[in-house]
Amino acid sequence: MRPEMNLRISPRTVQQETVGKLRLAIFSGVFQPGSRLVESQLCAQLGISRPSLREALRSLEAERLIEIVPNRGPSIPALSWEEATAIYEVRELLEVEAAGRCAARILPEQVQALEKSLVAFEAAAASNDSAAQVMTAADFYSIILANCGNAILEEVHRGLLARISFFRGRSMSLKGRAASSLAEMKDIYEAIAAGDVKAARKASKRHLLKAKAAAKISIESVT
Amino acid sequence: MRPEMNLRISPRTVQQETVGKLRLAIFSGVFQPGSRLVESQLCAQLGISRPSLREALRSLEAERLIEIVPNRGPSIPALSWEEATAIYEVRELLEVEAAGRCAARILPEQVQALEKSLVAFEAAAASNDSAAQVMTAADFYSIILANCGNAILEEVHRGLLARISFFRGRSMSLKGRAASSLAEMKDIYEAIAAGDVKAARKASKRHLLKAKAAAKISIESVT
DNA sequence: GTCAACCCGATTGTCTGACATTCTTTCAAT
DNA sequence: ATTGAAAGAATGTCAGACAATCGGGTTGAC
Repeated sequence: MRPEMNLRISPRTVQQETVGKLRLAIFSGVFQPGSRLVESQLCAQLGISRPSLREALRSLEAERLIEIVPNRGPSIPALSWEEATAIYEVRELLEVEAAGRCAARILPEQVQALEKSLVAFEAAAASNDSAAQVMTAADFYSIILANCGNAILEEVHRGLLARISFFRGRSMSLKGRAASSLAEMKDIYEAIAAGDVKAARKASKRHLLKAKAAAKISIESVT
Repeated sequence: MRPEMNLRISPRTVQQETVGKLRLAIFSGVFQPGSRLVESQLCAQLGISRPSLREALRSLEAERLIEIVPNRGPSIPALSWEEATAIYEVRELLEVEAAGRCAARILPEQVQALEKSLVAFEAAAASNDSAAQVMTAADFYSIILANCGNAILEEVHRGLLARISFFRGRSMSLKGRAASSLAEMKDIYEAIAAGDVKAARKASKRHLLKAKAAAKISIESVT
């Protein structure tokens, strides 16, 4: 009777594992926008069967991370500037609201968590690791959303997160954007820590406007 | 030169068909909250294979209409009043914004479409067909969201629609709620048709507050 | 040479069947 | 009654198969 230290709290299924891997791959730009994902290839690469892969693809489809057209299969959707604008507008709705709610109900230990993530972003911003910048920035907002007191708001935002991160990655590569972003996020943090709802909303809105402008520049420079 | 009447209706796949059927079944309360969905049974009832069913279930899981716990399978989540509140709050954010935007940019033919859907809801409200009421009410808001000029706003709302419809079904069964709802929706319609942004936002907000109150009553009466 | 029809390979949609793993429930032993 | 173990049910995953469909290239007609 060997004491198998098998404390798997949540048994990661192949499906979950696959969704995670593909999400990360899409997020880090392994697949070009518009490119098609061939099932048999993915199966081979991931070492899984088609049914399992297809289940994972359905999950990703629902997240809008891929598109599945009947008889043509899954592909990476191309993001237009128009769509980016729409996303930033919805982000504004959601994040401004979340920041305000968060400021109204924040607890000390959550403030600490926020500060910690801000420090992490600061470190990332100092480096040139844009992936780390994107991740830490996402963390910062995730904490806010997680503490806004509305699980649906958080859920909806998470549904947008992949695409948000995509744009964030682009705009962070602009010179000076990370530093500027850091300052804006500090404003948000301070307003929340102070419990100032109005200031939190305002800071959040200002941050988004600037992020949007940065994203526009970075996108247009590519096209 | 004969205009090929081949209006490429997108080929309904078994998966899509199944998602639609199950979604409808969940709305109309065929499954009790908390009850488990046994794959083999569903396969037999729907006349499809397990892989197809499982794909459909993954889609529904992403819509949060069902929950899938590893090794325990899919089940209908029990809806809490807390969650319902959260959904109504997010609905308010989204729909108020959409109604305002819609009022600012509506075109005559879209006004006509809105009116048509309002008439349809009126007919449904007069009858006692609560499924029809839910469907037509969803149509009404779908038109608004589709014409708000922000595809992401529409997408996010659609992601919530399943659960919205669920609550709508509950509250519509309250005596007088359908009629009251009709009056509120008429207000929204008129404000949009008049291009009055402020009035549209206000009417939309009022409608949601009342719907929320009705939902609360209908949920509490069950618990 | 251009354009259209046609055919073929590639890919997807779907099914059947199978098997190991993991619950659940029943039943027996203490 | 509590516990534990065995039986049964349901899920997670795979392999393989086949028809329907799509995309691209070749052929044929003008």
